[in-house]
Amino acid sequence: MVKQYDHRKIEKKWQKVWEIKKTYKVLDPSTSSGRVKKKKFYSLIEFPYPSGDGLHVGHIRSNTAMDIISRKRRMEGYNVLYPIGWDAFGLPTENYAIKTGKKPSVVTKKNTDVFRKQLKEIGFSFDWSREINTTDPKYYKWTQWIFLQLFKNGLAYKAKSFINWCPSCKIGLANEEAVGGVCERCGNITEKREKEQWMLAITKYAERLDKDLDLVDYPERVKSQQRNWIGKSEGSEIEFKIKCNPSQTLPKGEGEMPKFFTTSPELWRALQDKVLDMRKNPTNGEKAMWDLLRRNNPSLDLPKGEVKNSKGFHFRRQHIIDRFIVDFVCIEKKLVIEVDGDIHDYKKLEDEERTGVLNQIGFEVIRFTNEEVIKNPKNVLEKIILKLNNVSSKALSFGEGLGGVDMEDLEGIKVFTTRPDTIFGVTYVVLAPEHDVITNLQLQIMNWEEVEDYIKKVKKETEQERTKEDKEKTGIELKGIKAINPANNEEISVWIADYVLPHYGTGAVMAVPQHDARDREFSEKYNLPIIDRPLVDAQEITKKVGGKIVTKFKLRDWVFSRQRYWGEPIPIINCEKCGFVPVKEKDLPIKLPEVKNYKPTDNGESPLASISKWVNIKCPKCKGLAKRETDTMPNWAGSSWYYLAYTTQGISNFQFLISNKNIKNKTRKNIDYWTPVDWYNGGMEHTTLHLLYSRFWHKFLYDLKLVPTAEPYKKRTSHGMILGEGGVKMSKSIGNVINPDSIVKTYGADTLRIYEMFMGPFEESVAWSTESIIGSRRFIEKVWRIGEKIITNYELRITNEKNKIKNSNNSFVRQDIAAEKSSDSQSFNISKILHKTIKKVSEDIENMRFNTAISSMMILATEMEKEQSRTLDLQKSPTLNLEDFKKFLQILSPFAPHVTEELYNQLPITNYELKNKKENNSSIHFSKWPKWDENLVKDQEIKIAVQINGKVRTEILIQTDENEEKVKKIALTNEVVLKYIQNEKPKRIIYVKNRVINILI
RNA sequence: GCCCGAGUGGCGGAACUGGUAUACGCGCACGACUUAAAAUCGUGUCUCGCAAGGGAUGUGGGUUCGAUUCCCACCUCGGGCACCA
Repeated sequence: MVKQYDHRKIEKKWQKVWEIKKTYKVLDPSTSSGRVKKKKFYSLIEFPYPSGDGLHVGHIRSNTAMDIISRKRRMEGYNVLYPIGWDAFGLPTENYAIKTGKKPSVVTKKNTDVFRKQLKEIGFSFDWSREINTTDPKYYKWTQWIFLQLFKNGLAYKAKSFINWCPSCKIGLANEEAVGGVCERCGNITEKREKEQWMLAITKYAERLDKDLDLVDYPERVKSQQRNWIGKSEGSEIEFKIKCNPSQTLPKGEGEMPKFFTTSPELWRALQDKVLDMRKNPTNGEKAMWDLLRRNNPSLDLPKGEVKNSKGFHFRRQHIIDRFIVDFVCIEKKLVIEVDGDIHDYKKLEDEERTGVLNQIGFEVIRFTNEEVIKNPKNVLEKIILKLNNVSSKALSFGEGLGGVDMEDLEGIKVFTTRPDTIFGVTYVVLAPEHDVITNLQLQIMNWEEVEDYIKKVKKETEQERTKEDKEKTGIELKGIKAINPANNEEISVWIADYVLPHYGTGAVMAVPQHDARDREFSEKYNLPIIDRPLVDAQEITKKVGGKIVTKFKLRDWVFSRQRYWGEPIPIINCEKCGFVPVKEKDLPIKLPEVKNYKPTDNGESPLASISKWVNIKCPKCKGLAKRETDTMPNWAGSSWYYLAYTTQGISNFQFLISNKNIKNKTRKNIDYWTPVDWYNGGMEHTTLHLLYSRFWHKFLYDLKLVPTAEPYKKRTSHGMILGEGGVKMSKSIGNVINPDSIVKTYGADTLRIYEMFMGPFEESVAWSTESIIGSRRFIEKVWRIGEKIITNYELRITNEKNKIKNSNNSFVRQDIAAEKSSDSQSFNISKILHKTIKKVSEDIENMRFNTAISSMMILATEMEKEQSRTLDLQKSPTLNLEDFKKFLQILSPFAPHVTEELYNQLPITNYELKNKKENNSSIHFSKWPKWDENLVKDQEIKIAVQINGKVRTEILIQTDENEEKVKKIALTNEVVLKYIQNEKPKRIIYVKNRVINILI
């Protein structure tokens, strides 16, 4: 009787052997043993985050796929690196630490131990000697080192940026924790909080990240997603000059020119900052006066009859006149109001001089003290109104006598457009509310209060609210400001609106409602003109209006700070004197200090900030008091270079990046040998972030001449997700998570591997079905039965023969096998199927069509067993020969490494070959990948379909590549065909070689 | 809204470059072996029809001798981007 297939015994046995023999350890190209002339192959999977939930069946799917490819490559003679490690910094561990107080490092150790054990039980051919862990200080030393290089090259900087803030948990959240603007932990709505954050200038690499996609073999959808994310667009930057429109600033009928250009452009620019500052910080008196002037518009507040001018007066505060900044001014009436504090008492002379100058150029000045304004506002107001009504002097005309500002000297509004050809259809210009120009034009904007309120309102909104779907566009016109269309010198209005984003392009848009849906929507809402003008040539017009062709990107710089504990500390020291000082390289790694509480502080700082012993440090430059940076890196950091760490791990703990001096050292040899990764499989969810980030870091390292290629990954493929039964997502809350351990226990790792590869197309999502696993198990059992029968049959025959001939020496065995190998027409059919299968499996693996590869091997196994059962008589020579079966095992071995290894080692033919070839590795996984024989793949005779009028009616047997006339003859003499065509003559006959013949009647 | 991908039996899915639709597996039914069960093996399994034959690849058109495959319109599902000028 044949032995039962015992997956537990077999899998345990071989896993142990592989581990002891270090079967999958790669050859180090920098050592003598590595200097074999083997081509390298570097296959990579995304290293897992060791969560407390253990290995997911989804991990197994992608790991198995790359394991199959790696094993095939080894059999094809490559030196294969298939490494594994842990992307172990991450939020779940940290949140667990916050909850339980357990050390993240301890939790991580526990989790990785579980993962490691689970992975080993599935029989992946990882080189475990190269295992890495991003939380290992030996590892993150180099993550920090790369950060320092980025800093030193101006690619890391600190800037104000918005973080997601949960007001209920009082902590900052990562974007992925605040999806949809909702806190992942408590469900509350998050706010945006402005905070200084470390940023990486990935945008400086935007062009190359886009362009170099041409160099790599990624699926089209991955490339287009990356391109979409980078968002390159070419267009024109065109300046619209600003002009102030007098007609809107003056009361109707007076028709006077504007009076607010009361200084020279040079002085205006020089004093502008001071003006803004003063407005922000008014004295009490100034504030009271401003309230008085604004809320109590003199013309409206007093009883009727006492005010002659019913139109009211427009006051400005902190206005520049000549070289002075006056507190308040009504330009129409040339009345200056000054509010003095005590400080001015000893400055009387100065003030008198100032009043003198103002008087000279036609302004009247009245003064009040702070006290007066605050205590007796009514009195003050009455005085002002009296003055206003009595002042008779006419205001100055445009710039008269003052070296007035020609607005052409002012900076215009630069817009970015991809459609300069529509420029004649521009009816207004829109700025983002955050645009700089607005504050610079504050003095010229007539409705500043309204504008300011609007800007505040917009800034309050979160990004989510602002860009929410179906949000109605809002905006406000900047009154008193006009823009000039450089194409036709038309005067158009200037608006600010929330639909214009500050961080894209120039933050300003020329609106063409005729051609752009958004502009149209906005125009309709605010009754702005929509005009249809002919298009013009884009290149030409850009030149004509003095614009330039520019390239813009959607990509934004990478926010690299987290106010968290469980990440790499950012190796920067903040010194009051010297600014940001990098930690000295010899002081790396900056280890994560022990901390009592892992929770971020109430004001949103990382828990590291509370360890004053750790934070306070001497400045490496000036030796003065300084503080460490307490932000940590995001978990994308460690994964941005891990594929490089694998190439040198176990060789010199990644000393590779240290400097060019070591260019010839061992580690450089390894990097140069292994880089780039030949084949990287991962999930679509990492297409835009991880993949882009690591490409960015790699390019940076390439620029430092530390890696040999511009791109890290030659080829990228992606796997589909495994869904729960019924096609829903697997999740703990639904309770449909499959534990791989129990599957391995019940069915075996080989079965699980085959099942996961067979369940559906690799790149598509598939639903798990525990019920269906049995099919894969049956297939393996079938292979086992065939193998056992072959082996026992062979042993029995030898025993029989021995007894007969009493000849027990080896020469017999050799003859016997030779006879079987050269074999025998009987198994010709099997050989044909075998070689077709070898071809199909070889090709399918390359295309990741594992499901069809397995289905073809299932067919082969069924045929082999059938053939075998035909000749059960042990006296006869078996028709299924050992050589064919061995080849079958070989092509199956990447899929089911344990059972094939076991059978292979039991095959008598294997032992024989090993003795002759003196190979020292008896593993099937280092045997030679079988080649298919084209002659056997090609059929001599084939069946083709015969169609009458396009419908299949019968089939005929023809010789392969038979000439057309002969095929027609065969078809036309076929019984069924004759029945259909009767005596008619076919109108037309179409023959497709070796496929089909279609007879039209 | 825009860009990708997909829609085939009870279920997961095959089908090369336009050439016999439903391979392979699960499930189900019947049969063989067995005292019996399990396992295994065999047969059947899109649909209507006794049959001859007809109809089916999301829906409706089109191109073609011939369409799951190509084109047009629409519906549904999945993924990505999203006021990006």
